[in-house]
Amino acid sequence: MDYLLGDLRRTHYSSDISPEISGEEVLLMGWVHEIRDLGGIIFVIIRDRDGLIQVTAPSKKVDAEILADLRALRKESVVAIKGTAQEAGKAPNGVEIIPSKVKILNLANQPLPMDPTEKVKAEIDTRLNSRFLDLRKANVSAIFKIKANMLKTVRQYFDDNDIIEINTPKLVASATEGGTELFPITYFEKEAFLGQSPQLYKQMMMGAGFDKVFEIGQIFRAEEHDTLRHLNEAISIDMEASFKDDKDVMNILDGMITTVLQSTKENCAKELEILDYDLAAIPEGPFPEVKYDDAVDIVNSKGIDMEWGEDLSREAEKALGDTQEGFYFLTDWPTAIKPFYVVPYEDRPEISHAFDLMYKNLEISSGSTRMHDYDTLVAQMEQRNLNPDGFGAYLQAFKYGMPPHAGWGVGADRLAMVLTGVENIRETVLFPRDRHRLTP
RNA sequence: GCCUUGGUGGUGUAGGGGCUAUCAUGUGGGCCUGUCGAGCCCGCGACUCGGGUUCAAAUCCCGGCCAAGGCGCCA
Repeated sequence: MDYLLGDLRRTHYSSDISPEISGEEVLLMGWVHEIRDLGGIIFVIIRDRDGLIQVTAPSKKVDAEILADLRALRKESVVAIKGTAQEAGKAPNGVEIIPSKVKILNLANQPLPMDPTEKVKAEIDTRLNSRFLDLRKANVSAIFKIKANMLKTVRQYFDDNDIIEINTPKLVASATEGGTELFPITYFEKEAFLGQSPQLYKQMMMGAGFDKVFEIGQIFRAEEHDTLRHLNEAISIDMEASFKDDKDVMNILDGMITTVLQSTKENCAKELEILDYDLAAIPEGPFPEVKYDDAVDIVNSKGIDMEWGEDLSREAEKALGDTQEGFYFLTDWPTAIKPFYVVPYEDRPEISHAFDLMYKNLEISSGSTRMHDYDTLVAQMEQRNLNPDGFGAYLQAFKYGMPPHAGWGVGADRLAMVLTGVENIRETVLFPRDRHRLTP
């Protein structure tokens, strides 16, 4: 076995091969997608990151040795094929490669654990067990090309708006933020946890005078949920800005989502077509606002019981989502069901300057104006039975000059669901972590 | 965690007390010079585990494990 490539280097991706380069010598590297041996002529379809290209070997034009090499191939083996591009009306895309050299770089075992050509569908569990093979499919890799473009666009948008990227720790000491369950871990002689959110760190960065920051990173939630829209490890796009309120950061979020929608349509037309998904049907911003008070009325008018002060049940989310075209803000939430750091309305303290961004019935983001006054913040913690002693390092930042600020966090994997039209969040994560799956 | 449904070749399925367990795809071999879900011929390959009922269980019953969908949980 020869482990080295030697002089072999790819000259073209499949997408670079067109009738215009007819006559040129090319070197392809990729996977054997299909082999169709008709006896006197062999067709081998090679797949790379960009797509498919046909290698055609007619027995009259190609050496017997090459024909033998091609017959030795197995599906999904990795090969390097040198040859000449040739315009051919009968070939897919009007062009094919006449091979002059075939080198097997790695032979795939048979049978395969699933079929990457999708002649036979596989269930999500089978697919995730062999995710590396599943990801070879164009309609799966398209999701991650769209997601990559999404993250690139988000970073560009933040940069254009003078928002600084930060990185905060995911190994944390505090289990006292309340709300979600945390994953405990051993940290030398201490107990520690995996971070559920960069929230407290983002706010400390406001105290540090960074004005506008964002972070894209993993968050961990130890909830035993088992749905199409929850994972125990997810990517959060978090933003926090000083000298701004909820309405200001809603505008930033609205702008970000709209920019991402536009960018996806512009840069990922091929992927959207592979997914057969019409992103143009989703309205861009500015997104409408629905006040919580009104949402309760809407839900009740659909015949679903909901008391003022409750969070929306799944049924309520669906009923409300059915009344909306696409994205919308749900605003003015009851203070009691929002975190300790939100700012209540002065004239009506039972509701607060907190919002969610919804896409139909799916929560994409939540945010708020944050309480920056130390004494009030501590009082709000105590109202929720949280012990301020557990928040020492965080609270310190509020004692020595914390500016008014606001921010939000977006579930990146959920946003990717909207951009790709998939209904299971596992589809938007390379190697998802859910209640039952910790591998691969 | 709860509810519902399910677990049959590598993959996806049909069958639902008794014949050699169906079909597709795959895979191994053969034929074939324009395939593009190639075609044709031959072969290969399976009843989730444990217990029970029965002359007889893939099939019915009980339990476990696993999965899919729904709900709950989710500052």
